[in-house]
Amino acid sequence: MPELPEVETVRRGLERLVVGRSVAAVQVDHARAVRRHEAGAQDFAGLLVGRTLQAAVRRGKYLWLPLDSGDALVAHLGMSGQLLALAAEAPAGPHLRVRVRFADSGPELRFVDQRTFGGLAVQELVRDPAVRGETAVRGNTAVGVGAALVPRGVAHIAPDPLEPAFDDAAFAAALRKRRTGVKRALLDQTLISGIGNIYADEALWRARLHWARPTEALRPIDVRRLLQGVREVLADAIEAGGTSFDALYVNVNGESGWFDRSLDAYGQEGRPCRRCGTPIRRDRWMNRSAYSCSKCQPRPRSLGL
DNA sequence: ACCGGTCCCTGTTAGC
DNA sequence: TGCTAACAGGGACCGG
Repeated sequence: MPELPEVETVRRGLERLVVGRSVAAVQVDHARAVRRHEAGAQDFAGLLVGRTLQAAVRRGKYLWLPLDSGDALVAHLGMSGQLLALAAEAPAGPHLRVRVRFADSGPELRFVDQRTFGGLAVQELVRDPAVRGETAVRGNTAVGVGAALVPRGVAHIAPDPLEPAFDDAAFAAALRKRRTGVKRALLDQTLISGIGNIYADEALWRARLHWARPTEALRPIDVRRLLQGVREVLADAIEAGGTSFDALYVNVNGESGWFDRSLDAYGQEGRPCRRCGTPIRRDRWMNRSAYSCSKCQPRPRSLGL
């Protein structure tokens, strides 16, 4: 399931394979794939044809390609979305949603999405609310984050923890104001972006924090360990090329990542904890699962669990 | 304003 | 064997 590391892997692929090229034609095969483009599929295509893709930028799980028009082609992969650079002659699978053909003879860009939670849109670039003043000019070299501009539909999420725009102290303060569990906070993209269920469990395991720990009771050292765990697991996964659970996720070339072999908590129910040997437990949580080590990540006593 | 819960999707798997 | 139900989950949205 694409979270920040997988999206970053895709971004790097797009940077290499489609940036600098001019769009010749766009074909939308499934209207739901462009539902976030409110003016419809025809308008979506019209804003792309003739434009040149200028860069590949990421914040959290959002990815965008700024155009020479002041807009950007924005992508969210949802659960099962893929962006594939393939030869035009490559066979179209059953879940092909959008095709972007280029003016040159290189590969076309395909958006493929089985479960259709993902989608594409063309959106205006606006000033990044997370970057202000003179710092707005900087930040162009950071991993994944291109500039002081973000697409309109991405402006509402917080910076991700690998960006220079991410403010650790502000995050700690915001966290303590919340009245919820730490895992729910990690999944809140308006607080910290890029983390999904997999890396939330992995980061909590690394920080030795139980998923239900109340955010208001986290000590500064807990937050420091949490952010360290988050950053380390994201960096490790990017280095590994992204996690893959099944055939659903592949990177821009169609190759699967392999970070799933390195998971310490997520999906590891019953397996011994790599630190202490205690079997990893699975709890039902928010209609999904939370994996943790019951010894390394003790339940908060205050909840009576 | 914040919080928890629901719904959108479809392919795979578990269970009867 | 063949059906149904559960499950995976990001984010928009809604009601309290």
